[in-house]
Amino acid sequence: MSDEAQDLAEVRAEKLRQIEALGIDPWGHRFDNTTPIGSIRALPGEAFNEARPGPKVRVAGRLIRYRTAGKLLFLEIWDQTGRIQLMVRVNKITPTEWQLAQLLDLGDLIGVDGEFGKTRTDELTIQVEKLTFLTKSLEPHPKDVYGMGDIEYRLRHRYLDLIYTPDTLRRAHQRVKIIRTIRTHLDAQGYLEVETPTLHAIAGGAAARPFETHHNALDANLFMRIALELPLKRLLVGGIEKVYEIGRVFRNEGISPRHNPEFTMLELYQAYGDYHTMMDLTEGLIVACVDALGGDRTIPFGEKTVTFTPPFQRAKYAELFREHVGCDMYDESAVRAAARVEGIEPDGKAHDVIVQELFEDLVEEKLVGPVFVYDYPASLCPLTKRKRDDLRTAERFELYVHGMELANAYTELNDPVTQEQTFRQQLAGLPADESMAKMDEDFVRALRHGMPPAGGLGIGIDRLMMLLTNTQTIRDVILFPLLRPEAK
RNA sequence: GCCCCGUUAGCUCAAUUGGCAGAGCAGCUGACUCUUAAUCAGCGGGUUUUAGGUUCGAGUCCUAAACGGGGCACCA
Repeated sequence: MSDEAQDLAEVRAEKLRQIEALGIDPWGHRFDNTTPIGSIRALPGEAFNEARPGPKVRVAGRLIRYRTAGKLLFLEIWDQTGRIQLMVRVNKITPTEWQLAQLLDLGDLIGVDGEFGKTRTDELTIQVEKLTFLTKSLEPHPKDVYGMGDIEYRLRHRYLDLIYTPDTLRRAHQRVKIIRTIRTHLDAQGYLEVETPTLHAIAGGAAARPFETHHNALDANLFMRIALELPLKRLLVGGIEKVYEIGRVFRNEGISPRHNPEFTMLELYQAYGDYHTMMDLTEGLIVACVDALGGDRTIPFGEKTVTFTPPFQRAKYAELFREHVGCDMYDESAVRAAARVEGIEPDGKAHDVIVQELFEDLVEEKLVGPVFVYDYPASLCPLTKRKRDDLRTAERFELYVHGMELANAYTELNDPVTQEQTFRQQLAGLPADESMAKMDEDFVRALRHGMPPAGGLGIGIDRLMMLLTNTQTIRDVILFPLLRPEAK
């Protein structure tokens, strides 16, 4: 902290001592029966009139503006439902309260009782009859609602960002709304919500580097989970036929506007379904979320718009590949040639890996969507059932919107012999820790006891949030995104 | 991990070609009983992120570090 900040803080500390000297506790106490500011503003406000007093109200909030006019003070306080002006007149309160009012700083929390009405200039106002001090703010707040320009400052002081940047609070509410909608939607269809461990002995279910940790008493190395998949599928074996979890997963990877090391996933599994079941479910789920936000089904995203009108477009991976890459994805020599044209070195890579790299480079960005891309190269999908008439192809789809993967789903592989083989199979060109094929003996054993044929779906909640709330960075849909620890 | 950009008062930002570090808001003192991004008079406030270097002279140029942003890589 600089000397200057200490000066401003010192002024506040001195005021705190003066408040104490008035016999007032600067840290406040229980203050019951307040009305949210938003509700007060909804009352009919009449001009102040001694003969016909307005309703008595009680509010608590944070002081965000302070204007003096001699023996008259105008304050504004804020709570999460809005802001309102207070008028403090010297002859309406006690001398001690008046002295207290002189000692207020922006950022302090106060409570008031008073009469609700309108000033001569038609501003909804509470004329203060009793002023209660609730909490001192010892640090200066940003100058006011027009500040908060520095991203790092906002992220490291999210509590201030919530107060002074309306969008931050709005997104927090929208996030809850979306997650609640998902729960309501799934619960209504008979899905059981469960919680599975975040500490795993084997970090499986996705291709990602895990965070490592250690349990002292067991002297065991453990991993933070990178996916929810494998525990949930064990529950399918256990007879929970419709199951889901909304939970945090952790991936030890780079940070970007679309990646935070911990993020929230929805995964769900339905016994006796398949990936087409999941497509219909995904559509309903996403439209329900769009509708829950209360707007139109055509929503803005940056410079673009997205229209979530079912049914969403459905396109085969192989056909999109042919259209945008210009060759048959099963034609090995043509694919290798196309790769070289794109600057992708095909040597030493498995055919399906090259195909996928071409798809990512040439096709994804063209997918405005929402579009279900389905039937993926099988070797990229070690947990997915192959098509019964085409073993090169896996019954999997991803939902794309503006090049972003919003959902990933497949018909679950329930054949333990094939599962064990794909776990053992090392995809050429991929180092071991980048493969999603991590041998999990216990999971194979579970499958050996019989997992029903099933469809499964995963949705990254944060990216869904970004898209539905027109937010360009994942940092602003997560209240506390990971930052490097502050330098001393 | 690599490349590019940024960091100046509590907050938001200026500072010409390398030539006295500034403004608004916030703060302090005072005036004002209907203000509202109040107004008026006055006053303080800086290790220009950090450490070196070049120079008569560095906010400005060079090197390195810290933190942040964007991109790449990683991430099906």
